[in-house]
Amino acid sequence: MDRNDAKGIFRIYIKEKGLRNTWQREVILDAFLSAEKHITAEKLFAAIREKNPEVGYATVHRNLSLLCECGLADEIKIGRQQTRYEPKFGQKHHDHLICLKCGRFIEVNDHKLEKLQDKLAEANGFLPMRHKLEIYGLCRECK
Amino acid sequence: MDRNDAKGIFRIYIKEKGLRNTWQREVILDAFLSAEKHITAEKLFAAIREKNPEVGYATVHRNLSLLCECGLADEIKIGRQQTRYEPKFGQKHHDHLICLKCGRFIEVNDHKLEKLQDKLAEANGFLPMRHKLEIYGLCRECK
DNA sequence: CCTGATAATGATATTTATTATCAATAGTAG
DNA sequence: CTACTATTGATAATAAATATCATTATCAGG
Repeated sequence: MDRNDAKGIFRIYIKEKGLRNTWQREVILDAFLSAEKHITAEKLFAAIREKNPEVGYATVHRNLSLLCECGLADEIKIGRQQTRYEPKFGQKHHDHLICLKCGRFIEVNDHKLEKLQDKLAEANGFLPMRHKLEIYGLCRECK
Repeated sequence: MDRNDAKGIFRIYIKEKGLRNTWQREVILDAFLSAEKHITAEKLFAAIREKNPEVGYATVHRNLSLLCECGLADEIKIGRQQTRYEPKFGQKHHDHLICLKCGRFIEVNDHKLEKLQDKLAEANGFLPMRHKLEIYGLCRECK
């Protein structure tokens, strides 16, 4: 899935929900697609403001929520930091290794692990829908 | 590890850090050891207030932090709900199945899963120290 | 192209959990 | 017992996310 697919998904989602397309939405979507991974609402807002000073903070928040709803973004909350938003287009689900020293995120994926998680859930009469695995420790540089 | 061991650990931790023992600390520790699992600071505060109306809210918070520091409790944050505190004495590490409908927590553990997680971390040059796995879905009653 | 219904915006107020402040109190070592 | 200072409790402050609301802009239907 590339950038244009993502835009299409967003526009279709907007339309199907009876919402309206605005230039602010386009600007926010564009900025999000170009932004660093795991960006906060505040940083995204700051980046948008550089080129588009008329876009409001609340609007950025509102549209990040929309992006999550339509499946293009995911919320990540670590400790008491502010929420980070992770792009979900063009990549598979993954888990996170989080360095306790430098705060770096490393994205990892393991098929066996995913399977095992599903089995564990099912063994407990549970229907798994999504999951979050965060492994905390020290990264190569910090250990 | 039983209730008295937990108390001992707390008292020793307090002493070694050059802190002081107060009756409020004892009351909070006692209440925490008797409380339901995954309790919030607010609920614990309410429970304590029934018998000890002179204990302050801030004090409960402060001592919950201490309990986490000395390893007797763990913070759990789900979504934008308030922080829950989980007792860590007298039980092994476990992961959580969280029902998206009724909010129920189910505690599970799987040795193979733990091993696999460590291997995944190490394969990425990462030194794993602790982890958090939360599987979201529908529990037996809600699905 | 108009136009009316109403979704969206932006500035700001509100909410909510947690943390900081600070004067008064109370452990604790010597 | 005493001095030092950690702790407490009441409350203020903080910070992120959400709600409010008057104004503006979108867009389907004519």
